[in-house]
Amino acid sequence: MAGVLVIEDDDRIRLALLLALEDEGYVVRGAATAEEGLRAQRQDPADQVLVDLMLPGLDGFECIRQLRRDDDVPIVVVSARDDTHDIVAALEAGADDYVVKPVAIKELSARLRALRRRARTAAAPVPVYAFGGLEISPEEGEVRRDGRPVPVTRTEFRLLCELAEHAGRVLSRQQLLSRVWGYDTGDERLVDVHVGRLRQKIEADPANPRHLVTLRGLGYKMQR
Amino acid sequence: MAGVLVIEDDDRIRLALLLALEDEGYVVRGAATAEEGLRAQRQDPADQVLVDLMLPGLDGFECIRQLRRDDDVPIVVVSARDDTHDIVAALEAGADDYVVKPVAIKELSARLRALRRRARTAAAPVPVYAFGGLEISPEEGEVRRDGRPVPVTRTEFRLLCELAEHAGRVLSRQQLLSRVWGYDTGDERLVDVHVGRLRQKIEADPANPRHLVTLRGLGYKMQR
DNA sequence: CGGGATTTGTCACGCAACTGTCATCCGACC
DNA sequence: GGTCGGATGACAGTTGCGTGACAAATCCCG
Repeated sequence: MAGVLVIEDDDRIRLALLLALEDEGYVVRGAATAEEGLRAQRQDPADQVLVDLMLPGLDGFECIRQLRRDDDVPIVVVSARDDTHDIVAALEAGADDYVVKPVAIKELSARLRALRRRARTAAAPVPVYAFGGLEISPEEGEVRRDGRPVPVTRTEFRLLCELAEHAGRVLSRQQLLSRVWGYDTGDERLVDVHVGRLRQKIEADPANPRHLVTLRGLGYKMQR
Repeated sequence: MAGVLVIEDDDRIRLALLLALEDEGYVVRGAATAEEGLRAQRQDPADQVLVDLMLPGLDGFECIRQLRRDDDVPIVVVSARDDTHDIVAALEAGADDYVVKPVAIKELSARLRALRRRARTAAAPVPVYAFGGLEISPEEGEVRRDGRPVPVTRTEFRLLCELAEHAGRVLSRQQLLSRVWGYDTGDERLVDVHVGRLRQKIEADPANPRHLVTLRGLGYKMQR
């Protein structure tokens, strides 16, 4: 199948979107819940996915994360909520774009086209960050030390990915709070605690970290 | 160059965007006209471009087309006009995203990040100041002598960065106090002490400094 | 739906490292 | 040789970081 999967619980809106997109020349399919959408995508992947944030059961954010876990499919959020925090959270979760309802179908269509163009040109191998015996694979959602999987929690993983993505650069506690947690403000000790926990898991000698190092007064960084 | 190029004619808005993005950890550069932006991008390409639609001379749409012709760089339109027709036209012209002013910087930053993830933009190289065997890398938070990391404290590091940034120029103790410490007034001896400590760490012969030199009665400067 | 396990965020404390001040010494310049 | 600006060593106060304990939130499983 080639086309668009629309995950939206409101029957009227879903139908309207499906019809309008069909009119624009897309092959379409709908799902009323995140679970249904995920199942559909697994069985017979669409080229692009539209997802609402407020879904019954599994919510939109989690839906995005799970879609992303299996797949690099372009995801556009279509939400009624026009709130920076939601937008940031959705994009962080893995969405590619976020539009606010009601949306002009021409705009939606143009955004889908732009995204498809971008996704096509960028078909690339799965990136795996490696630091000595430490491997971090954002796509797989896995961390390995000397080839052995290390169990890390979601927050730890996001933190690790953020650091790995900017390997060699200092990231301040503020930057980490903002990028990993989405906090504008908050207790910086929180970062310390998670870094500490991460070190217990990924460092040979957690008291003398070789990869996840502290720069006193500046922040943390991943060392190659 | 690595980072974000902002093409926007309104000085106030451009400056605000640049500062905010810098705050988010981006390396930034601005251009006031499409022509200037295109030239900048050709000479020294940024990883991502922000462009306003209403520009004097060459307009935003044409600017996007020309950027696209040379390059696959991710382009985000930041416009005051919230009009489906403009949005569609901009995306058709080759833009990847379109946000309406005023925009929350957090949202913009998240969109840039999402786009970068999608475009798999090459990781930005790390800028480094070099003075003979002495390297100072603000991004990495590291100082190296002959390739070996030298442990410096935060204050020392800031001081060194300030001097390195204005290499070859004298900086008075007052200027340093103000830029490094944020003091309007204070004991100038403080600077001496930190310079001394720094010399112990980065100079081969601290008593006869070659890079961090004193200009009696004037201040200090970094010597190439 | 319920209860146990896991994860997450907060807090307070202790240690180590850093900062700024001061007094003294030194060397350049007139 | 005198004077002035700069260097330096010592020290006490402060700051920043790591950590263990704990409570709240969330997940997971039947």
